[in-house]
Amino acid sequence: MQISSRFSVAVHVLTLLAAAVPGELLTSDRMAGSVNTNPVVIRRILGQLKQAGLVEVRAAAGGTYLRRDPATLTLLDVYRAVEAAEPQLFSIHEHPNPHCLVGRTIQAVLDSTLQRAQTALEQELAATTLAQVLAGVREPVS
Amino acid sequence: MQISSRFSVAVHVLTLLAAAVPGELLTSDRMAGSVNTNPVVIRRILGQLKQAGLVEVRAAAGGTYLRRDPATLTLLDVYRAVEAAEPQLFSIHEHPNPHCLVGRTIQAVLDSTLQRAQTALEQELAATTLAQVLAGVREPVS
DNA sequence: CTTATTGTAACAATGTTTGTTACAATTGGT
DNA sequence: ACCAATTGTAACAAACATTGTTACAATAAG
Repeated sequence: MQISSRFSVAVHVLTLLAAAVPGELLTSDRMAGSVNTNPVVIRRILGQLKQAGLVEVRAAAGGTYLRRDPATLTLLDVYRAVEAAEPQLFSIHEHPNPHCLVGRTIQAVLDSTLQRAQTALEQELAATTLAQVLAGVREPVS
Repeated sequence: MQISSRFSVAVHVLTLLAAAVPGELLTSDRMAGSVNTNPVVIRRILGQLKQAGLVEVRAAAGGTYLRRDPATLTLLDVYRAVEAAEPQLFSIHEHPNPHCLVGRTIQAVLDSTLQRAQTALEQELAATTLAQVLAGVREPVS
C-alpha cells in the first residue's frame, strides 16, 4: 500500500510557506487553491504540522507561517509530523503459530530487518531540506 | 499508511519453504496453520510469488516448493512480487494548480526526491536474503 | 477414477483516505 | 465592543484496499 498523499501535500504547503514573503501569512483557502483540494484537507494537515511545531497558525486574520528555518527543516520532519500515528512503515502479521519454529520467531527477525529498511528510507528523507525543495521548484528543469 | 502484511506473510511462507526438507511440498493449509490465517489468503500470495518465479505450485498432491536458492533470494524480490501493482511507494497528489509556480513544479521535484528514498529502502531489502532470515529464525536470540 | 489440492470468484467486515458541508470558536482590526 | 475573516472540528459520504470467509470448478497424482 502506498504512503498517503498527505505527505506530499504537506511538503507542498510548507514549500508555499517557505516561498512566502517574510511575515506573510497564508490562508488554508489560498493553499488549497495551489494544491487543488478542499481547504479542510489543508487545515487537517496544518493541524499535524502545528502539533509538530513546524508551523504557527493564527485564526482570524491571516493564517499560517513557518516556524522553522527551511534550511534545517527536513522531509523527515514532515514525514514524522504527518505519519505520527503510524511509526512503523511495515506491518507484520499479528498471530503466527507459536508451536511452529518459524511462527514463533519470524516477528522478531522481520522486525529488526524491516526497521533497518525503514531507517534507510528515513535517512534519505532527512538528507533533503525544505530549502532544497524550494530551490528545486525555482530552478527550471532546463 | 502502512505497507500491507502481505509482505511479511510472504516472507513467512518462503521461510517455511526454505526450511522444508528438500523435495518436500507444503500445502496452503499447512502454511496457513503456521501463519495463522485462512488458506485462501496464502494461496493468493502464492499466486503472486509464482508469477514472480519464486515458487512452483502443484495442484493436487502436495502444494508448493521453492524455485530459488535462499542464498540469492532477497527480501526485495519478495517485496516486488507482492507489491507489483504499486511500484511507487509514495503517492503524490495529482492535480496541483498549474498557474502557481509551486503547483506547477512540485510533482517533479518530489518525484525524484522520493524515488531516492524508495531506492534506499529497496537497497536495504536487497541486502537481506531468505537464507539470512532462515538463519535468524533458527538461531535463538540468546 | 478418485481424491486432495489449487485457482478464483464472490462477498462481508473493517479501516483509511479524501472530499464535503456545517458551524462554533477565535481573534485582528476598526 | 463589535464585525468579519479564519481556524478547528465534527459528521458524513464515496471510494478503495485489506483480510477473512465460503463455495466450487479445474487440475493432476496415484
